[in-house]
Amino acid sequence: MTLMKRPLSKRQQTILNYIKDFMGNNSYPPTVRDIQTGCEISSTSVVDYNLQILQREGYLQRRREVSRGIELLGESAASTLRNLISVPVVGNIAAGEPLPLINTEQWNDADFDNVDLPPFLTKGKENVFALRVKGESMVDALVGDGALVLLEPIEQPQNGDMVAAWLKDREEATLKHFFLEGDKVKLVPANSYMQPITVAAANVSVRGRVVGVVRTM
Amino acid sequence: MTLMKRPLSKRQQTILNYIKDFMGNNSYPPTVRDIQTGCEISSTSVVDYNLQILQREGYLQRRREVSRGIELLGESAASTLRNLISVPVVGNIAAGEPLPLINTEQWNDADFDNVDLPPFLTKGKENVFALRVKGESMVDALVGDGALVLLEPIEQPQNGDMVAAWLKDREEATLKHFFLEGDKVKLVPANSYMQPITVAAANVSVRGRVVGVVRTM
DNA sequence: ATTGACATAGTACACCTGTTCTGATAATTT
DNA sequence: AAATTATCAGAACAGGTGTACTATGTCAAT
Repeated sequence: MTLMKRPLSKRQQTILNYIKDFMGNNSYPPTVRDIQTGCEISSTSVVDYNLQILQREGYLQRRREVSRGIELLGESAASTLRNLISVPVVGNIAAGEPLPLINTEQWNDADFDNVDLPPFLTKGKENVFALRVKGESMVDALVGDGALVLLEPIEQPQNGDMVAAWLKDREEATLKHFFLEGDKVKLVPANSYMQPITVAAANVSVRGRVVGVVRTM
Repeated sequence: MTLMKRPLSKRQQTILNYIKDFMGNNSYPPTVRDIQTGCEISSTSVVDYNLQILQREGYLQRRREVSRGIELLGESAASTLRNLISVPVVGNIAAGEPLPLINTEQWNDADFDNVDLPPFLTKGKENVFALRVKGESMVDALVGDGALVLLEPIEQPQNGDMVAAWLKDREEATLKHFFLEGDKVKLVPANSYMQPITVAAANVSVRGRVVGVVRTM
């Protein structure tokens, strides 16, 4: 159900475009007087007048008495602007390949490719990083080739957590549910058709807790 | 080359978080006095003082003499304002449960829960919707309980596409790779350990093409 | 005890900025 | 032509807003 919008006047178009452009460059909206000079309008009242119309027609929202209180709406909004968490893709994960060592203290986001994810995927955790799955060796964790595994750097998981771990003797990386049983660790695949394995605790190096998985086709 | 940043004081952390939060909610940065009241600071000069430090340490950039002239930098900015696509979660998918019928023409986002996703997950497709996986009946598609399947509404898939389909005679929903072979359709699980099935084309009602999967733990 | 760097408070100023008011002009309708 | 509506111009006001100044308190090193 699309509502019929009146066509905008030339001046209203100019103002709307100016606001979009300004916000693209400045990270904050323009003032009435920014728009005035930017669009070569003689009076602030004219700007105010047309902003009222743009608001009434649903192109933007104004906060009364607030400087720069302009919010673009709908398709005018360069789209919906929201918080995104930038997550570094620090390496790959595959059964045969060593897990990259992550130095949580001082990594530089600029050193890696980053993916921007909505906060609900990272659960608000700090220092979340991502590993890209190579090959089909992780299918027992319901994770296929090319997927991104989101990890929270943790070395002491709770029982039941899904973890990325390095099995020292087998020289093998794996994604499994973690259960500590005495001095042994039971690793249970997410896919219940597959068998758990039990190994010595000293043999397991947990690199992180899985907080999410994303995959594109 | 990571540059060593001095640790921020408690108050500087508070201010920085407040700015992030404010910009997440308001589409424009806060004023000095917004920060003052928001962080319960007694004087604007204290805010100014700490903003200078945050600028010197590279966390943000200030535009002199400009109201709300604050721009977050670095990883602070990474979590700031990008395009997000709002995707409606229109129902569930489970083997035994009917697939909800989607009327692409006129759905109202307000009628459903929505998840906001970065564009790389929706591949820029229009009208992407999501189904939440119930139970373990989709494990052959490498999708577990609780995951969200992102679908592009399509009734005529290409061979090889992963589709959500309804098998009319079995009254069963499924996620499989689609191959048209004459008047029959071969449906191949993503997990190559499982067996494909072949059914009459007339018996398959394709509801959408899978463009992505997201899962949180 | 003294110093000096760091942090906070309170106050004040000059300019910024949204808003309003009055009036004029152009476009459209009656 | 007259009336009505839409748009613009100029000016002014009140409160918002960045910034500067001085004074005070804290804390570690000397």
